[in-house]
Amino acid sequence: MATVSRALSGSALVSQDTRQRIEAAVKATGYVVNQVAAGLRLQRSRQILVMLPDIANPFFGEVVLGIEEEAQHQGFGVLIGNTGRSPDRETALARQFQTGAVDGLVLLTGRRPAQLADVPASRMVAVSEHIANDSIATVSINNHAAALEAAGHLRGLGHRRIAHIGGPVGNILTAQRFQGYRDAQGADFDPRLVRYGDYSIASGEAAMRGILDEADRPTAVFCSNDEMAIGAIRAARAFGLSVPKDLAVIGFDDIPFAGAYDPPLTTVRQPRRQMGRMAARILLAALAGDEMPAPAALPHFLVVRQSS
Amino acid sequence: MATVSRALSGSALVSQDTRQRIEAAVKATGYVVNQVAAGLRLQRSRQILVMLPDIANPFFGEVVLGIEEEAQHQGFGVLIGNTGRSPDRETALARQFQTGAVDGLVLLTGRRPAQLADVPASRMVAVSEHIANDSIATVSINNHAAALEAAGHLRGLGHRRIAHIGGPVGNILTAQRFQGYRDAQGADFDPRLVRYGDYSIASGEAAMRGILDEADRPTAVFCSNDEMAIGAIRAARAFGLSVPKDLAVIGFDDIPFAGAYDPPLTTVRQPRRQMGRMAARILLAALAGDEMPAPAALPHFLVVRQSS
DNA sequence: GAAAATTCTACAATCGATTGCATTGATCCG
DNA sequence: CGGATCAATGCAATCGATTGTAGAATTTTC
Repeated sequence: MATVSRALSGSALVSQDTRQRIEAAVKATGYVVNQVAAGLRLQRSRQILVMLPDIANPFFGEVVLGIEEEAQHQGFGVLIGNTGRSPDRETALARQFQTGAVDGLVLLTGRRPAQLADVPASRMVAVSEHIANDSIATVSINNHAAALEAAGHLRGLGHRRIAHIGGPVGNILTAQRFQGYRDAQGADFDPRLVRYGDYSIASGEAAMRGILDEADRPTAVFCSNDEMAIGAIRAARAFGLSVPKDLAVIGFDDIPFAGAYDPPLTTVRQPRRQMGRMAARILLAALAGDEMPAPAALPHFLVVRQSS
Repeated sequence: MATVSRALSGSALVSQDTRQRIEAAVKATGYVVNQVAAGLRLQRSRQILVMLPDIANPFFGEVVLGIEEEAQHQGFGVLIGNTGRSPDRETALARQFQTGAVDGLVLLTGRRPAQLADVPASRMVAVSEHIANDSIATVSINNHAAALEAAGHLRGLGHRRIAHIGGPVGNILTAQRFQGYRDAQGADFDPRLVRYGDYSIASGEAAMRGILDEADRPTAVFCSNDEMAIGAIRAARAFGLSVPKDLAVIGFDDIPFAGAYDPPLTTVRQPRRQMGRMAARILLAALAGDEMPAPAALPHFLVVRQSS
């Protein structure tokens, strides 16, 4: 048993001859190492948990794709934990960690579950949303710069009254993107043109309706994600405005449907898949004990289509 | 140790007094059962693997949501295996099964991986696509009836020349939906109006272009999913046709964007989340040894919007 | 040719929970 | 009061792989 174990794990303490006999026997019998037993002995499971609000959202889906790709490559399994933004669910999922079922954690929720307060930050990595007051490594783009660029694109087209529909209030992403927009607007900034949604189409639609009710209508709107941008377009249409003639719209994320919408949506592309891969790479390196430098911001791209 | 184990698993062989003392101690120390150790002893991991082609696709995402919901409820973890339709990936994932990391398997890929040929069918369940020549339970809608209804809806609007864009050739879903369409068309069926795609927007667009090049153009098209329907609308527009005036379009699935598209897409809704929940319920029941009847087809709904 | 050094192989403890069976202690009955 | 009955608890084996270390086999050294 001992020699077989060593042979399979590539130890140097096995002779060539023995190693070959073992490999032949493994092939003949179809033996595979029982990961549960190995996990018990080694105190690790070779699985990571991805905690996210909503796996049906294509943004998260593609991040998971990247995570899974890299994890599978390194022989790790990926567990999905869907929180639906409910703390109870988070608690239930945190248990997976405490029971040893999981070695590491990828957080797409923007916060560390309370139950995991004493788990070292090196066993987690955050994606997209930085986690406040914590030393957890974050993989993301530079949201401030991206928002600055998005609003700047609209200004470059001559727009000055530019509205903004942000994500949930209090969220760090919301703040970063708002600040980029705010900085681009400078003296043209008008707080009456700012609304907040929850990243859904419906909330974007509602927010845009509110903005259009203002006395001095904007000529453009920068939305913090593509769904809300689509909602904004719908609201503008219902109001009798044409996009982009009467209202230019820019979104954020470049989800698969952004380019297929009518009109095709101008947006800021986040390298979602790459973000996932990078997150997995950092986490797995940290778990293996190889220290890895904190990640630099990943590049974003302004994708100009016909909604602006 | 033995008594604690029994107390925690709810055995009757523990007195009230002892049980309370144990519970107090558990609370005081924060002890949680190590699932890896329990898994080794019991030869099960309390985890299921969901094998799917593409987690970034919102259709699969929502099915996973349902699976995860039910699994979490029953204390099971959900592993994601993204195959990207590559057999190599399938093989790599099948290993998870053989190493004992996983108790059961949900297949959204439409086929059983070759490596898992000798695993009993009771440890798997298929969703959406029935698996040919296999006794694996399948959770799905009645695709033939749904397609019949979709094409019937177009016929009810007066259309007779109705095109069809199906999924990948050779796939069972493709065949079932084609047959429903075929049966609705009866004598009006024209094989020149049938094309196949790969469920992507681009493939729907290409297929529609091909159809529009035919001499005698159709007045309506039934697409085997919403993405291809959107592609078809794009192709029709590029061709100078207006939807639904010149061409009525109906999709399939009712993905979240279907209702937000312009025009809002008429489609057949699959109860994706419910399908996921049902699949998980059946699988977990089978794993627990409780026999459960083979599932009846889940209900679908024709959602009439403005593309038809 | 014997001792030392080197190379492999095998023993046995270990990870942490579960469970069949033996044991303890209490209760009951005649 | 002794033996039978029963509930509750504890002992110890078990799941399967890993690894420190002892020991066997082989080679090297003097």
